[in-house]
Amino acid sequence: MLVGKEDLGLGLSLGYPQYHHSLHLNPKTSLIPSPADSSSSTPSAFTPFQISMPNHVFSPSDPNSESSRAETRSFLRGLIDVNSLPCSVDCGEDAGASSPNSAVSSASGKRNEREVINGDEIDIERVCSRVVSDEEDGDASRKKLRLSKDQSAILEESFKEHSTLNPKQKMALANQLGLRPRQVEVWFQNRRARTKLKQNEVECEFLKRCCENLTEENRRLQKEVQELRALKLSPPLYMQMTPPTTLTMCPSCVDPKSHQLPQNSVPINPWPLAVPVPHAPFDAFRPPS
DNA sequence: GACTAGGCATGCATTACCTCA
DNA sequence: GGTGAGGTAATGCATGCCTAG
Repeated sequence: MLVGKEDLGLGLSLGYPQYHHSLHLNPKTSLIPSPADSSSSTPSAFTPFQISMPNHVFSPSDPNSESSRAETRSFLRGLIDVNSLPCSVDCGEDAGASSPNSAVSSASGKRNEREVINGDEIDIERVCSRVVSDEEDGDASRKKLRLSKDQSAILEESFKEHSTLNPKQKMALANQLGLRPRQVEVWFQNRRARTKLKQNEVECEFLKRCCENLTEENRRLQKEVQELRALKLSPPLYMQMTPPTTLTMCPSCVDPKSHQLPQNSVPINPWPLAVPVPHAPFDAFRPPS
């Protein structure tokens, strides 16, 4: 009954390469396909697992009594899977084909009105969901149900194929998992939200690293500017010295006959005319990579 | 063709429940 | 046993798209 961490749906996007294979920081990038995309996924490509539906029937003696609620609660907890449809009603594709989500996708007023209009399949859905909600008829408390390991795994598999479901897929999946379509829908919604959250975390981490790198780069450049300014304000020692214009030779080296400098001797200026400046001056200060 | 209302799917924020440390 | 944190199913609302009138 307990669901391990590994199957809680947060293997998440990290487990799905298609969702994080590239980290483009494009705000328009979305993991969530558009409704058009989801509708384009054909049910034929959807190959859900086949799971035998539990066939539990539970009818509390007095749905409104407190003892009955406790009875219901214990019954539900006693089930192998409390989320399995306790009724044997066929909630198959046909049941929701004409109005896939009218009864199950929302509890809003409009759609509830439609439930009444639509007749049979709506009643089926109501019957299915009432077993769970019997205990909460009196108070508005909602029962939180835990999906079984198998259910989570199958939903994950399905999510890998497509992160959104069209009505048929939803119904089929719900039918095979023994869940209400609304539950499947909610699971996918929450799953998409978790994926997005995880993706945001990854992107946030990436941006954080970018920011750190830029900060470091900025610090380095500022330091470089300071060094260059210091260099400009205090020229090197050799710039302050007067370079010798003639070479003073020792008397012994001077040809006493000619009293001339050697033919090819030139006045020696030990200071080059210009200090070679690299094309990219800042490169000289860059630390070796 | 433009407009409007209804239906539907989806996203998002939030709540409520459950489990575990 | 009580409690807070974290995970997650469920809810409510807003929005956009589509269709019929």
